[in-house]
Amino acid sequence: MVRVPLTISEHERGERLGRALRTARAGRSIVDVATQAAISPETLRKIERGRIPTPAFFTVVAVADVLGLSLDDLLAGLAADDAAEMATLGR
Amino acid sequence: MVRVPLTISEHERGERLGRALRTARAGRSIVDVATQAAISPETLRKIERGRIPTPAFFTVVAVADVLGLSLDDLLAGLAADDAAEMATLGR
DNA sequence: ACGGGGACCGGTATTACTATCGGTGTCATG
DNA sequence: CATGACACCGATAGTAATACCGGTCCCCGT
Repeated sequence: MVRVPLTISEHERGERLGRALRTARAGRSIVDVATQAAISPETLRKIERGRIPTPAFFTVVAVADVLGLSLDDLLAGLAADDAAEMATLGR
Repeated sequence: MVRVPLTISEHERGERLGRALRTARAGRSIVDVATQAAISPETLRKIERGRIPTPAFFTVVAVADVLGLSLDDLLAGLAADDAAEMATLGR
């Protein structure tokens, strides 16, 4: 196998990313945000739903920019969620 | 065409990203950094050389993390380079 | 009841990313 | 001169991302 399939934890990481973006989108529609980010609404929807676990770098950058998100903050939030899940499961 | 090929400007953007990462790598070897980032050395080399213009989000995140780079700063630098190139070419 | 906006899904098509392999070149050091 | 570290490249193979299509569902306003 040349390119290894994505692992389960990578899928979960993608889901956390998607949830964070969806939360930040708040009231706006997918079509609205996707159009501003110059990507397809389908792609944004799939990212938010975790069906694209490892989107392209500049795709995430464009969406975060439209939503006014700091990438560093976004990642810090993901790590925090990760730790919280670990703690919950480990208890 | 269902998935549009990458444009020239997207390639150039990838090259700027690669140059920034290579500069930040400074003295360390590709193998060293790639191993720490849990990616293939070939992949890191291709990213730095701009032969992978739109790498996966978490791939860039992992490399930036190993190099101690802030993603926000990294992107700000890319935008600045972009503006500088525009100004140079436009003169 | 009808229509529209918003979200979701599966299928399909095309391109891109990622990893491995074998080979080349350079440079420093023994 | 040999050896090793470092970087680069092309080819190959396999998986993933992206976009477009048609269809479905729910909810709200008229």
